Amino acid sequence: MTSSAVRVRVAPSPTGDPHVGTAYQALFNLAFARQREGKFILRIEDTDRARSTSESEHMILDSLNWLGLGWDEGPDVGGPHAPYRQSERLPIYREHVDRLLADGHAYRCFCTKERLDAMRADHREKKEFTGYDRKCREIPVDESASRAEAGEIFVVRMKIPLEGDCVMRDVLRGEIRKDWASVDDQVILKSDGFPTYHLANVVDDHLMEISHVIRGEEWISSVPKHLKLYEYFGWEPPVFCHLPLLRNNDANKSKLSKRKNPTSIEYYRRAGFLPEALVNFMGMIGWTRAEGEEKFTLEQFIEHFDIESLSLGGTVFDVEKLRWLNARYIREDYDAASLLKLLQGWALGPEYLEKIVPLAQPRLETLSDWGFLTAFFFADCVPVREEDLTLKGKEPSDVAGILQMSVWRLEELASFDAESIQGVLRSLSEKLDIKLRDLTRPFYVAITGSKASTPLFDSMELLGRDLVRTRLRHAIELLGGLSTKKTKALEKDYRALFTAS
RNA sequence: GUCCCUGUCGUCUAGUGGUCUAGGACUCUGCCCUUUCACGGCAGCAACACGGGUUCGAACCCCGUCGGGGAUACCA
Repeated sequence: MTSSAVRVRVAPSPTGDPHVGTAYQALFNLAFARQREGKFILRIEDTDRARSTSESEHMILDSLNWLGLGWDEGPDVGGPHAPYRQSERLPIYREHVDRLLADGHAYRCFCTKERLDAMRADHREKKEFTGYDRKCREIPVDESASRAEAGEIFVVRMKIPLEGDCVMRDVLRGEIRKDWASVDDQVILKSDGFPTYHLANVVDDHLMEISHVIRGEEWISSVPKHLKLYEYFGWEPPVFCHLPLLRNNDANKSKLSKRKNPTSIEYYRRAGFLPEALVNFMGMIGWTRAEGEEKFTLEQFIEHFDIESLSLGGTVFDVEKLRWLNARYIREDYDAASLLKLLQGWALGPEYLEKIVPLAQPRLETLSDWGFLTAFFFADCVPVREEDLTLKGKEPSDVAGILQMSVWRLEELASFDAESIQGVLRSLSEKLDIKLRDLTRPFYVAITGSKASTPLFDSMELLGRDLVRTRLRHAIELLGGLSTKKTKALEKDYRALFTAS
């Protein structure tokens, strides 16, 4: 393999729903690779043991495939640099950390969390750089080794130069300069023996012969650390290109978050968006065709776009415009027969209907009751009347608070099944001392749009986490919403109620 | 707080010193088409963050201010 071969990757971490930001980065990496006859690689960065799940990994692969953003090498298809899942590469990282340790480029740190917290608080108060004070950097090598030998818990940190400038280059921004004094002695190996992102990422990018690192802008400030690691290992660093972050459509355009917007690719799928429209929409961000036509295929995008001409301003993920584009695809690219097939593949096929039928059957006086009874299974948001969103003895703002707590609680569920959902509402009813039957009423209304409907927990499971979240949030807004202040107070109550258990 | 990135209509963008009294698209408004709605057609509202330079000339180059974002974790 020649060193000029283009190899790029998208490296999601499987810690939640498949995020549209991942798809956005996958799209640009894929297009770049195709333009230069290179390879596009999918690597799973599951070094966060507490948060990574295989369900999440599964959903990410599935979602990207649904969008048509397939990869040449990855955990499912293999490749010359397997394994493509970081949790299966632990010995590799260990070996590289040992090398840095041996070369004096890294050191063991025995500081406790308490000490680090106190130190940061102190530095912050003095308005100084809040990085690690490098106390353990001075520990003699043999003492460090023997303490580790004796079983003392430690992490490994990389040494960052104490002075001078780091000069880095970004394809879109040109030269960026950063003072080494503003860079922390980054932890590269955690006390559980897992590497952090920084180490694993650099080692894998090198071993997998990645030529261009195209990733989100949130990584710019870590580039100096990465550059230093390449230098310590004696490796040639890749070309860096940081894509602007997707933003919320709120007043200050904060980074796209699921608290304010649906961010899960699964949501868009369930809400009836077409993969080609979503891909087109993401491509439209930062790039327009010369002729001004905004509708284009992935192939056209690959053929014409130029990564260097990307616009750098934060980009709002404007669902309104996505809807318009999606409508054009439905109108222009399908005839009645193919649209019917599309609908069947979406939610009107036996797979989904088979699950709904048993829930509906006991509530059907005539077959024609089906339409209104089950309509909410096929909708994005449902029409809700505020006066129905009531809970005995509670003010609307209290109801909003309860719904919000449930959103948080449901968010934490590893598996979104009826039994777990019931568990959430049951514990909520116990802790708040509200009868479950009363508590569920506003949930019925928010989720199904009606006080009388199919069983709540099963219905929520079938709808899935994304649609449920969207509808609960919609109901909260209808009840007047929650101010930042109220949310804070609520978070406190929430922690008091649930962390003890 | 500290460091880094960024700044054209509400939003996505075109624009790389004169062709800009700034173009397109979404949204919104009005009109036309139409059995309703939608689609389609036409029209309209609406932006170069601000202040200094450089230049004959600046949305475009430089400096400062302000705004926004990100990082600041044994998360990625």
